[in-house]
Amino acid sequence: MVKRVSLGDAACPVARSLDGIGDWWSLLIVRDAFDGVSRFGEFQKSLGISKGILASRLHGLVALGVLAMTPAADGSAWQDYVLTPKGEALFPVIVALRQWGEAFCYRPGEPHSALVERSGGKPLAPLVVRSAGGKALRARDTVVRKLSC
Amino acid sequence: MVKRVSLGDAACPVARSLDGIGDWWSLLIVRDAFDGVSRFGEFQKSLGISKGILASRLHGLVALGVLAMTPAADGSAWQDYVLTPKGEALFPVIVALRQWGEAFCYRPGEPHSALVERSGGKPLAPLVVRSAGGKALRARDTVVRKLSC
DNA sequence: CAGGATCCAATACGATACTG
DNA sequence: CAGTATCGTATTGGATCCTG
Repeated sequence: MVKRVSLGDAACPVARSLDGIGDWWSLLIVRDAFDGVSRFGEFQKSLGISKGILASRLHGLVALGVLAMTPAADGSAWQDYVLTPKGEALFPVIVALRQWGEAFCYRPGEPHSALVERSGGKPLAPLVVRSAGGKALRARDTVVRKLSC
Repeated sequence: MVKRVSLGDAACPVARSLDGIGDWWSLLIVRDAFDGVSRFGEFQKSLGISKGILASRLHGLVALGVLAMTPAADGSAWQDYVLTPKGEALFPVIVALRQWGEAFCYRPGEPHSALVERSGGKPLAPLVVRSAGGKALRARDTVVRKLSC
């Protein structure tokens, strides 16, 4: 689905990630999945997406290994879509997008949902990029090393 | 640019982020900007993108406040596109996507570029979502609290 | 080289209708 | 409800041409 220029064989991991989940809907579906959504209709209602596109994205994410289809927990004849370990590993991506949105995409005082600790309801700490030794790093403290192995 | 359903007024910060930078190219442009790319032609060569789309995306990112246009450093009549503080704040997003791509989008042993510490060249630590108190959190340890303020 | 304008193919997406 | 199929439209994105 979607081919553009095919970043799927790129040597840059950012490009390869985006090639799989960089479309308009996939990360929102994953966000909902983290939020406990698992049924076709729930995704559709939550996202306001058309059924055709939703089915296409859901199947794409399953093919990618981000979601898995399991027999519905309620015994109905259909599927639950649940995060695989590969999908769960997208948690920092979602949190990073959320924190950036909170910080830069709302006017001061404008209400928005917040991700908080389940026990206690306290907000999370801002994500920090760190060196192997644990030191906080700014972008300029890093470099891309081409084609490592 | 692009309207779909307009997530721009959504109450979820993830949706709002994606509404601005969730298209196929914007995050790759930002990645290149972190990598030091600032000229129109450099972006074009690096991304293999058509000029029309590149111009449209560049202007979109400028309008969003992620990039800024400055008089070219080499004295030519054109612009450099450089990250603003809002753009620099996307660093954790890029790093999260990169680490996910490294972990899940390459076969073992397949070469790819790597982001390393500038001084010393050591790889970064994996991003970890933490509570306000510094405790590492898994996705299931968190909940979305609707419409906080 | 930096960019805009135009043309065209592919498709993403929504709406609707249909099936079990 | 969970999808699939079809259709119409808007948009994406590449290629080409044009300008300073």
